[in-house]
Amino acid sequence: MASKSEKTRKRILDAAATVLSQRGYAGMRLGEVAEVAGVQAPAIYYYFASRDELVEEVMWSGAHDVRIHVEEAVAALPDGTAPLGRIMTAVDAHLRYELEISDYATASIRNARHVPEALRDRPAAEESLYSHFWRDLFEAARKEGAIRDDLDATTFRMLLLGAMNWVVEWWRPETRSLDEVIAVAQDMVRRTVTDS
Amino acid sequence: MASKSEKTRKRILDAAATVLSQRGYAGMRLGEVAEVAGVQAPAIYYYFASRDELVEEVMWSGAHDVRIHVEEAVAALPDGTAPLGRIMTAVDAHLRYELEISDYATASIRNARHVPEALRDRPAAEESLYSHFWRDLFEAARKEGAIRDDLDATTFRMLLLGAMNWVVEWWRPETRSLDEVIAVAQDMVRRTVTDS
DNA sequence: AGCATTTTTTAATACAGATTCATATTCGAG
DNA sequence: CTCGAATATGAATCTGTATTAAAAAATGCT
Repeated sequence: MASKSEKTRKRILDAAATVLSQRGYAGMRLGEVAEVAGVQAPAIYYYFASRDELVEEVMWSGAHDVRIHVEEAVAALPDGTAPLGRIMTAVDAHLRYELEISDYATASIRNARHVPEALRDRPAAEESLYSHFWRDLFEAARKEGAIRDDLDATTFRMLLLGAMNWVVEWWRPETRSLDEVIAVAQDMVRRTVTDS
Repeated sequence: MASKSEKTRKRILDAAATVLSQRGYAGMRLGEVAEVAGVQAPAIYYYFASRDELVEEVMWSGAHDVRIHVEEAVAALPDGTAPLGRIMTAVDAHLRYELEISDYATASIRNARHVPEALRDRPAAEESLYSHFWRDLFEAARKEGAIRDDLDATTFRMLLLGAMNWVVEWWRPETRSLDEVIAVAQDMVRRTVTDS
């Protein structure tokens, strides 16, 4: 299965994710992608119909993979884990995935609004699923009384996702550990969401 | 003073801020900037030496103007305003400026990491001043005991700035009022920062 | 009004980068 | 080991866009 061909395709996709996250949609040059992938630019066209199709696949994977990673992390929790604990795990998984694992996440986060309309549909559908997942997490918590009644949970959820998405813009591992960042984010959630 | 020439220059700069915030650094076309400004593309060169100089000025203004706006809002508070109240005002001013007033802020926030190195110095200096301002706000609060001792205030401050910067990506006035968003953000700060 | 200066435009230049094509190379089944 | 299909390349094309140059138009001063 991991034929040579498939590996090359993957190298190109990875390279595109890296370049896209660094340069942005319009700044991504196929020449640079090819160089990073160790291939000549026209080779890209053997695997992708166009530059835009390549971008779309990166964006989709970015959204898809974070979602799967976070959903699995939460699903792996023991039955009966408190809803607040599930949110904490989701925070942890989201930050780890975005910062340690994948350029795809960064690429899709940074470029969601800059990419032409035509490319947005498939990635947007994934983002929507992810958004629903978080909503469900919060709604479950509210049902169990783990979230105070007077919190605008939707707005808070958006602020939280924003805070997490932005971490990639400032976090440097040499300054503070990822664990610390995660701990502060979780603390922020716990205190904002619960009473007293 | 507001000579015709100065007004045209301002129109071009405003147009560049708008286009830059929507399309990103590499995606900003001088043709589109000119169209939005109501001028022919080469006219831009009468006011700016190059595309990059135009971008740099937008980025610098973005960083500068938010800073001035927020600093003035805080400075306008009555003497003896509690340090936490000063932070609340800063949150309010930052969000209002970014969302109601200016494309410059959005342009500079979104593009800080995509712009070529050569353009980063001046805008980065402004951002650094702004960052210091927030640090001072938090340090003053801590000195007065308004911030619990076991909070990693620096990390929290970065998360907060991120949450606020990201609002522009999801907030739509028809869904919820800006006042609500501000209230939730302030609430989040108050609860995270103080003990119980 | 008439003239010098500032501002703006239209037409030309130059170049970078996506895409195509014809050709070469590599791969895997028999 | 060899042949047809899959994969990759170099050279050529074509388009879009920043930038320059030269000319025209507007402005404001006397």
